[in-house]
Amino acid sequence: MDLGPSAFGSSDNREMVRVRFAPSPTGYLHVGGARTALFNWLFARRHGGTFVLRIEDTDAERSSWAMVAGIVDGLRWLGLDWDEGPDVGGPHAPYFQSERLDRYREKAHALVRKGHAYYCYCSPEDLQRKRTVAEGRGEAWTYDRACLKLSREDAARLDAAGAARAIRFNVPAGQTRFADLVHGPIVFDNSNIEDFVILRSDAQPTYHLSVVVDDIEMEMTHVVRGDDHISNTPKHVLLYQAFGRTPPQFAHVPLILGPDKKRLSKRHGATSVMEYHRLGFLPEAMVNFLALLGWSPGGDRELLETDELIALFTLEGISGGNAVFNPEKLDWFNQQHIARLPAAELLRRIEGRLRARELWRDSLPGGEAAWVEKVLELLKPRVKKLDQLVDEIEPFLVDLPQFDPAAVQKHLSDVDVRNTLGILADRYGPLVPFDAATTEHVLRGVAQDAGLKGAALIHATRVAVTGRAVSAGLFDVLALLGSTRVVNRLRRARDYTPVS
RNA sequence: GUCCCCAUCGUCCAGAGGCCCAGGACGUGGCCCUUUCAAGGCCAAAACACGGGUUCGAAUCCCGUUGGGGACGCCA
Repeated sequence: MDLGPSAFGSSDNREMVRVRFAPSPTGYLHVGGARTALFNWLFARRHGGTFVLRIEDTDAERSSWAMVAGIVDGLRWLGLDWDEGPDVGGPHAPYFQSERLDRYREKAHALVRKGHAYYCYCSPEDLQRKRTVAEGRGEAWTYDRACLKLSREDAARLDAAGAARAIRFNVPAGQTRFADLVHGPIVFDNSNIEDFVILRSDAQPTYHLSVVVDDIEMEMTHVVRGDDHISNTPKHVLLYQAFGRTPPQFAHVPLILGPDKKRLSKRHGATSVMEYHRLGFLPEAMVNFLALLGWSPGGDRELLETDELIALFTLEGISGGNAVFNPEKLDWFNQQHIARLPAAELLRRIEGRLRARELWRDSLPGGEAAWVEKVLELLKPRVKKLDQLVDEIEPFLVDLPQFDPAAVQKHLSDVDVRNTLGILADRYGPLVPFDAATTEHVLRGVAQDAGLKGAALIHATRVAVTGRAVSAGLFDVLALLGSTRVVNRLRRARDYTPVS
């Protein structure tokens, strides 16, 4: 593939790329997280780099193994494989923060020793009280540094009394700046950053400490994460500086919003990636859709396979504004990807659904899989979701399809029509070849002889043969069904007495 | 309230000073095809938030206003 000049552009340096997706397992993989993971993965793959999965489960209360499994399932379904992380391991194992606690404590104390952090004896209750008071005045509360001013003696006394102490980072005066790959340079005045806690009084690290320690140890070159972390980033940059390290490159990707422009949540419908699996979406459609939600290769191309996305991906192509999740467009991508999938592959994708509806036979009617594939070929441009494909294929896989009452009422209630179906069956019996053109020719002839409009007999035949008022082109359906089944079904319809 | 981010059709994007009285896609409307429903084809309506600059020239650069979003936890 010709990658064009961008393949040699600024972001294509020879230096190795290491990125990570670091979810906290407090919920399943939602579309926002999935897109963040996707951007990281695409970036790693584009540059032949390493994609790390790290589980940020320092909040034991809210984390669970079931959630880890859910996230892993979601990533696997999307095809986002990781080079280091749970299951696969790697040189920086373990990849669960709950198993790395000692490192964070050690680093926190090291910062205290170097004067970049200090012990804080303030109780959460006191702080909360002060915060509430400030809020009552409509002011923002930032930590008043009470414990920074503590005398050595007072601190010793508190320690002797066994007072609980947290560790706070000592934010220096000045400004903190970083270059964001999607937003450009961002500057924060340090006066707006409070002395944040890095190690809780129960010796648990906070997010700020653990991400930075891990990103350093795991040698991350780029941190691609949600926009909501922009305001945390100066704290992280300060920590890198305190640790004497150069921060990685940051890229903050905009959020995904619901139709009401609020951050996407359960209120807006399905947000779990696996829910989309259940609903009949193809992972490649989901990937295509998510990739283009807030990112563009620049130009008019939209329908892209995953390998094309990899070839085209750049962090600079991510747009700065939030994006509204558009379910109709997801449907369209899915329909397009379904239509492009080879029938044999499509059959594999719906096997589970067919089994669930007891439509799967190891020996399929008509003999072999090749026949089912022909049916799928006919049906696939008609559906948006895999479930619909299963619906459409049902009449082909059962002995006799069930009649849809409304369809019968509409097209089979006339006794003359039903009798004509019998005549048609007689004509179809010995018909050779039984293909679309000849079946159509015969049917129109029979309709004319019976004084019926072609359409009327076509509709009746459709209901007789599929049980429904809607299907793919009737004569294609007839040809695929074959004369034996068609004749049987026509005769059943001829003899059918509608309940009135 | 403070800080930060963002601002092109209803939605997602293209556009990196003249190629733009703004292009593509989804959705919407119409037409064609047609045995139904889709798919497909063609056509249409639909946007540079506002105000100031800078410039020969601004959707593109700067400032402000307004609007939207995010963050202000011993959550992540």
